[in-house]
Amino acid sequence: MRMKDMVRRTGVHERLLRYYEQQGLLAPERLPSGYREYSEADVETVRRIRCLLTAGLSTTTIAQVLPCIRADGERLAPACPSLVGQLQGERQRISTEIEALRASRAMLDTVLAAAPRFADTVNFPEPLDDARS
DNA sequence: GTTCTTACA
DNA sequence: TGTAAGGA
Repeated sequence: MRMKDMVRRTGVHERLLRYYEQQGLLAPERLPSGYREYSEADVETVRRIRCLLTAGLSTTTIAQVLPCIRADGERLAPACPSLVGQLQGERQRISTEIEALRASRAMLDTVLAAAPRFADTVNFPEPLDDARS
């Protein structure tokens, strides 16, 4: 499929798809015209990329990981032991972040429980059109 | 009409 | 990131 369909399938902007490719995360075929030709596997790859980026992994790390799970997506290819250590580190970092998020949620829960129905009694100003970031 | 690269602010 | 130029 070409760029337009790939954007539709993944929900990822055209420019970002090119960026992923630039970072070595994607390698779509090229038509004689120079147009990119994406495969179904590429759609899945983008899904993984988004997942890992959200989790805070760098594009360089992801570029190392992707080729190792490209086969069935279930396990690490008989590749690099250095990668295992790296990924265990990432996993640990994610666990720490999860705990921080839990604490944040708990804090908000506490505050919200102590201030019921505030939104019903307080008039918040309408956001200005040019005040959005 | 679609997509390509490059590039500037 | 938004946008534009200039090709294919």
